[in-house]
Amino acid sequence: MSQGHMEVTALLEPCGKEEHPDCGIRDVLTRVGDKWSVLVIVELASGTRRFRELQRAIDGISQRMLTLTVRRLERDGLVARTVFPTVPAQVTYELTDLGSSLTHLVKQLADWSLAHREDIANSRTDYDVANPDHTIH
Amino acid sequence: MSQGHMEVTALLEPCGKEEHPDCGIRDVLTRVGDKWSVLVIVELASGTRRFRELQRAIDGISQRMLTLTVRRLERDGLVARTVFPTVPAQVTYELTDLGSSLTHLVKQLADWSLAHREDIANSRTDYDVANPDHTIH
DNA sequence: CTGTATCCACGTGGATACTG
DNA sequence: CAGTATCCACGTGGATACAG
Repeated sequence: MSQGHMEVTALLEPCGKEEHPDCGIRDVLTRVGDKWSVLVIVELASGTRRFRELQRAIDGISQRMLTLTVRRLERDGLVARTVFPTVPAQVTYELTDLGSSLTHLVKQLADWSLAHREDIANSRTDYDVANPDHTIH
Repeated sequence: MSQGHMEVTALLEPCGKEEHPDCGIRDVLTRVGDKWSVLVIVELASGTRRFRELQRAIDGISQRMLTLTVRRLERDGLVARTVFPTVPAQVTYELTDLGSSLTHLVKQLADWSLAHREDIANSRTDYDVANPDHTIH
């Protein structure tokens, strides 16, 4: 049993059952799935960035949400935060090795999203036409 | 421009700027990142399942959330829903080709989560020790 | 069995103002 | 520049009851 599908098939079992209410997958996926994390990760994949650089690069993100997002990524060990005690303060962010290894997968997901967003959009339109009064988002 | 990183680097640009408030990546990622979708997808990766089978396989999911989750996956074209008008009603769910193509990436993400959950847990512990009174989840 | 309908608690995320 | 502190609106998700 080297790589392949063994891990995943073996993965649902401990996930679903009562002794393992949370197997760790959801932690990662909710982090990746939150509103801004992926955009931060992809931006940092291009190199080290300062706080304001990140905010300028990621349109629409508020100061508060950028702070929260990078803090969570830092806590998970995906991003390294470096403070230079200058005046005014200067802080840089960069991906850790762990973060970089995730970046590769995130990029694949992003590429998939890009490749299939038309399919998804069409499917949604069809569904909405067939089910005029649904309440799903 | 065959594959590689071109798509991704070209992907942040239309995402961040005002003319493209949403480039479609977030749609997919929030779907993958929501609480139950991945567990449903991975379960369906093993084959067709009925509603109750899914609920039994995924411990802790409520009837309502299972309904919402499979409906959203159906609307996105990732899951096909088939109704047999028997009494009582019988409904089966299976991955579409689109869903299967995503499954592969989801499994990689799940494997990554499994492989690195110790690292992440340790990183969080370290962070929490270093920052005793933070409010981040 | 396969849902729908209601109600509700909670967390996420946005806007704004203020600070070192 | 790089945050922190409030306040608040909204959506998600859980519990429960009911229905086809």
